[in-house]
Amino acid sequence: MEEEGDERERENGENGRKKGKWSKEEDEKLRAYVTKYGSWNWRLIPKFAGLSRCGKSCRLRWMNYLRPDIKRGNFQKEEDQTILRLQATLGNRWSAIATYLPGRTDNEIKNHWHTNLKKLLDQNPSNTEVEDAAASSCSELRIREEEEELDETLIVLNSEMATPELAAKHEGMNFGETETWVVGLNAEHSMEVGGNLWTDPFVFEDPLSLDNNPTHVPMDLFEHYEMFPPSN
DNA sequence: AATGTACACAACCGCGATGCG
DNA sequence: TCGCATCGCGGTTGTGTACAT
Repeated sequence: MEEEGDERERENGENGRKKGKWSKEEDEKLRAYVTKYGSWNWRLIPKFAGLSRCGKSCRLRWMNYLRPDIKRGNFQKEEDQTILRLQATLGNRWSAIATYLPGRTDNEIKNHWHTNLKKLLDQNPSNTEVEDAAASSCSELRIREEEEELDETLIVLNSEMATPELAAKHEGMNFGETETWVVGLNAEHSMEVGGNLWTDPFVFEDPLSLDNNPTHVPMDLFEHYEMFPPSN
């Protein structure tokens, strides 16, 4: 397992692999390499990028600091509210929470939670606003989570999943037209989505918007449930 | 000015999930 | 099917900085 890989990395660490703070030079090397060639193999990237770091460290540095789309600066009140609500609903699934906060990393959110929000909640455990919001978002989140458990071919929630490769993987399945891929969205919703299905992010519905309205859940979703019930 | 404390953030570590030969 | 390599996640620790005493 990875234990062995990690162990090797640790041994290598004793063998000259650098640990600790990243220097500007290291950042630039990693940024330049990943920007140019992508993150095709984190284990080999430090070697090709000329870094004396383990792949894990490089990945972490890129994901949490160097990525160009990372938003820096203080958390806005709306972001705090979102985190509080999602944490109440999802628990400590920081990566899942991060998907609702573009530009924020799971590590950043986790740190913010532990240093600020958790205390806030501890001081005011009967935070009705948080509880109410969590309760109202719970049902829609459940729908989203259950949908995600369904066959991936039917649930296209983001651009990473919506790839031609995925399509090819399931081409033998008789789903027919493209719109079937998007959670049974009908033509109307497909029009709303618009853009390039394979490259543009697909925003389902924001289940946690402040003016949260359960009626925003596309009714097609329920049609989809009848056709493809969760296989539990 | 020196020291202690709290806070914020970066980085590490271990483990489970996943992909692949 | 199995075993290995790699990835991704969450918990935890380390470190620098700001502020209080």
